Amino acid sequence: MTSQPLPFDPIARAAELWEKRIGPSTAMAAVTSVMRVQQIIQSAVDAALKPHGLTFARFEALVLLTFARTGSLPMRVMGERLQLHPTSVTNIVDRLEADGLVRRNPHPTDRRTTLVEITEAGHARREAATEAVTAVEFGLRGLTDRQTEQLTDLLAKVRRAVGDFED
Amino acid sequence: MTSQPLPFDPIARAAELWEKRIGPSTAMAAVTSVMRVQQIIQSAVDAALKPHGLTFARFEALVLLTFARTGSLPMRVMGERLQLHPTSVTNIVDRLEADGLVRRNPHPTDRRTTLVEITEAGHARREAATEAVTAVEFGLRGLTDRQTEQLTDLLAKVRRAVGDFED
DNA sequence: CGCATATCAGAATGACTGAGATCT
DNA sequence: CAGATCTCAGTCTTTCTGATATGC
Repeated sequence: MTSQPLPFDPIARAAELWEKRIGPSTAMAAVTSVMRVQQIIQSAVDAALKPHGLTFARFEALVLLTFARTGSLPMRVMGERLQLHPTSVTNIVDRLEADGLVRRNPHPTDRRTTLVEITEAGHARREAATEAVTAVEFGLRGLTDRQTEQLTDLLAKVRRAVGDFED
Repeated sequence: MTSQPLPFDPIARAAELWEKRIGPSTAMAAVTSVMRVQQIIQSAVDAALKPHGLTFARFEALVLLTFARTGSLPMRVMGERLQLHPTSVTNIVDRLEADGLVRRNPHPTDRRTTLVEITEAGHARREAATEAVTAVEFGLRGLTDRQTEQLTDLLAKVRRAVGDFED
């Protein structure tokens, strides 16, 4: 990652040129911005989680299980909530299980499905990791609380428009 | 990718639970939203570009070269502008070059640096690809132009705070 | 010599496809 | 038997870490 700060906003500059030579730049600028900020957040969060042996994806899985009433969920449900490919769920759970943070249990009635349960160690790890990402504000800086909420709201509109959920 | 629409906003629900059991959820909700929307955009844009043999990263590289006065830039500069690791630049340029969309030229005075120049085929491909991504609104839907600009502005605050550029 | 530029080899991640086992 | 759930093997991409060659 090259990380010299540029003396100008590269996205704003590209938008100007785009407008001048190609067409309306509104969508292009927003999309590029989302991509870039995702990149910033991803690396900030992953750096904060690395000492805890987690990636953001694995951290999200732990949080999801923490919120489940019984502390366990079917693999399929995890994939739905986290928007992950089934094989990716397998992969993530494999790694968490290897670290002793979750456990695979048989489903009591449907023997096709596997329940994933967070362990005591998983709870502890999740808590320590939470402190770490909170300490770096999840990599999200430069916004007031009000603006952060605005951001979430705007992005929710996109998610809804694209059929992520129906409210 | 599992893609049944959920009957509720999973991020909003997670935020509620987070608030109740862990702490302030503002940053967490925004970060998760950025991650998810990036994913949405990425796959929409990549799908639109696939018939043209481009990924978003390669498309961005072509656009950058289109905007360069002489139609060519040093590898290092491309890395700076696109925020890419030097080896990623090598990789992207390799692929574009294999497709005949760019050409590597020696720098006239500094023999360490390689200039990347967009070819005629590159220009044509960039134009066709631009139409494709424009047709799908870059995967960004559900926002008015005004809201799209708001989004760009909020994200610019983050990028500036994190030292992406100095204005 | 110290630094910059680009490339290469190797490792890790994550995601996808296709196939198969098991079960409803 | 059709469809659901999970896993496995293999492939592809991207990105990062050194290490290296070359030139300033």
